[in-house]
Amino acid sequence: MAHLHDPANAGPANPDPACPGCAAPDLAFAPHDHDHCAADALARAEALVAERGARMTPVRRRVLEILLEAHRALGAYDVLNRLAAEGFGNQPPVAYRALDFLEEQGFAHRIQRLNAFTACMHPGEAHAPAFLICRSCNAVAEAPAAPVLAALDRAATGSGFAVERASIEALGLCPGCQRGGAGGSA
Amino acid sequence: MAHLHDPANAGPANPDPACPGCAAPDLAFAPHDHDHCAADALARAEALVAERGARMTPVRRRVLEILLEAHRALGAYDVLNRLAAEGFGNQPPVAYRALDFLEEQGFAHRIQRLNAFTACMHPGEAHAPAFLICRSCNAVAEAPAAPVLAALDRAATGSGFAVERASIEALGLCPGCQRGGAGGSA
DNA sequence: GGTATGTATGTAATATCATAACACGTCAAG
DNA sequence: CTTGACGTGTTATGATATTACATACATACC
Repeated sequence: MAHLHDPANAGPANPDPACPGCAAPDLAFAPHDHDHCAADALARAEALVAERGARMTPVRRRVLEILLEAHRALGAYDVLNRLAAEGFGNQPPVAYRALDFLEEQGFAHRIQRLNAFTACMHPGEAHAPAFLICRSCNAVAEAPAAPVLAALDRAATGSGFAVERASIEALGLCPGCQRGGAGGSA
Repeated sequence: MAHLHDPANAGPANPDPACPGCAAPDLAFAPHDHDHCAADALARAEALVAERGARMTPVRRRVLEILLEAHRALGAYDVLNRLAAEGFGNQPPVAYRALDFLEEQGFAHRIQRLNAFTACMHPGEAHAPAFLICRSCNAVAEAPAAPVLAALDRAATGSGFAVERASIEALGLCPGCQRGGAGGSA
């Protein structure tokens, strides 16, 4: 099954083997074949976990797959329901623990604004994501945040504040929703 | 009563009538007399509300005062408990409605990361706050975010994404906690 | 193999945060 | 003095998240 970034699944898949859509910011919202973005992210996660001496257990792997397949932000209970339907535990900690693990390892991110989680499209790389959240279709994209963080760090340093982690989340309209049901009707 | 920005109330009040501490980023975490920052913010809020044809009712005013006095982020239920203790309603909507109103008017901000609310120190001015949240003492300061937002907007525009609102929240250590119980013990 | 240890998972119970829906009160316009 | 808009009070419920404890599984060591 070819998942598309486009939330309405409108538009043909783009089976480009390099799949720039998943990583390149200017394509993050464009429809494209997403399967191997997911496969690739999963493979990299497996490798990193091994390298770090951590363990990619069935629940954790499955949660990561769920996030990767969804290709949008999922609530912990959404994840939990899918796990439960597949025979894993059906109590909140099962989902939260796996999600926490994935976040610690940098394989998933929490979107504060949505109380939701999303798979990281480039695990292992320097991690400083900014999220672009479409208020119309709820799609979420990662944008390069290095310059944003640099600016934030300058502002913070002015107060003597030492930034350790930052959440940068923008709410607005993705390209598709600007053209289509831009008013928020979609 | 002289509230200090310093969470431990350690250090003498600074009754400077201009109270730079409440607005100047390099003083946001410094101990200083906060009373008239609050009074000033409240007065400006009252003026703005009148100007806009909205109504600053007793509950709303009291909630704003509570936030201003606390000078830190308060959960909706913290606010609610105080309201209830003073004879206002004691059900969540009472607090949430007032908080929503204050946020719409730009008199308060929601800190996503903490599920909490904080009074705005400069209502009416251009609104693009970045928040610096101390993970040790939970103090929250607003930092100038214009450059940060500019950087974010550039990143977003690269994806064709139209930013409408942004939450920028940094977690780290405030100056006091870097010196003192910096490890997170405080 | 057997056992100890650390780590992961399963489960119950509960805490915390937030909203929907409806009733009542107040105030100003007509 | 009715009407309509708005704000508040209240009930009930929904959504999100954590604590605490029991069990299972994996690895290292003997």
